[in-house]
Amino acid sequence: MMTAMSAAGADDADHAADEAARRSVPGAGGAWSTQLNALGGFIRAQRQLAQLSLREMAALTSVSNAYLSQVERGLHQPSLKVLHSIADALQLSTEQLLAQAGWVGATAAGPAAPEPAAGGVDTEAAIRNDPRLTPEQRAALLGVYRSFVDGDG
Amino acid sequence: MMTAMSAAGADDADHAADEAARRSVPGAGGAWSTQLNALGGFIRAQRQLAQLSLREMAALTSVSNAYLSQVERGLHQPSLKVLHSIADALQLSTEQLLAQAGWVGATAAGPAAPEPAAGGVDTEAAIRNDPRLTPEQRAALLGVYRSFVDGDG
DNA sequence: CCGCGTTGCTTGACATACTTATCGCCGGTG
DNA sequence: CACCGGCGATAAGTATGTCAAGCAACGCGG
Repeated sequence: MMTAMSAAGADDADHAADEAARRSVPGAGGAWSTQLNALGGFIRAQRQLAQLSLREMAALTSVSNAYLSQVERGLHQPSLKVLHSIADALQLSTEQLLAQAGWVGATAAGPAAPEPAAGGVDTEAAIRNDPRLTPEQRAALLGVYRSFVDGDG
Repeated sequence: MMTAMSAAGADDADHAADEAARRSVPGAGGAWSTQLNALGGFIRAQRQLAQLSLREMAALTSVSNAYLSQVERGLHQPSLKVLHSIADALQLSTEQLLAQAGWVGATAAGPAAPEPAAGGVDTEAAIRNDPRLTPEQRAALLGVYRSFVDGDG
């Protein structure tokens, strides 16, 4: 039930828009989760744009209509699961939702010192010889790998 | 409970690798233990890369070391708040973490086609062929490795 | 007027994210 | 040796996300 099939009722969206306008969020004055309100508003707008009711979207996302309602009004911060389901149901990319929420757009880093070399046979050896890994990265990756094989035997 | 061998060394890393994962999600099941392991492994690798202890990172992220430990071992799914804090502390972009967790990149609307990373196939092949790794571990390790060579250039 | 079906929203119970306190282990110092 | 301080991992407790059920308002047909 993740795949969007749309074509729900094709009633009239004017109603939905109207209702939303009337109920609009109290917003003004509350300086606390602006981001949540933005996210919720965005989701609500997109949902109405897709002409979905809360219950329809609930069915599509496997999330209860009740919780969707709360999320749309900025009363709760949805988890990644839910966020992803919503994005899927609305045929948006998760990144769009996250950007709306203001949660993406941070730093980036990455020093590199690649060097030409040739491969190996064992995984450990391959990691050690990998030219694209910095010494630190090698150590880290090796640590993860060894943690795996250590538990395995 | 499980094979408790502890791990204390400052520059030694081991542990993880657990297949006992029971997730009772009502409505729809999930196969995300793999993604959680990948995310956790990635975070741990990055933390070790930055030469941070769990407690140091806890101070940096305002998240308890205990919870960080569990996240790194794939026992819990961190919320956006926490994820963002971690990304910030490790000087990564939140997108990288999300991509690592597999939560972005496969939407119904977009063309889901991540590059197959043409080029140094040596290490990747070695990981894929390693008989000592379980499929889940393979996926996690591959994720970490690719995050290194891909996001860092 | 009535019921019937729809909409969005609120409440109370449960599962999960997260914290504070503690454990076992190791390295250094007296 | 005992003691201290750091490390990662665990146990029990608190906060928060999430669900199932029920409510008030609107529109439609009798």
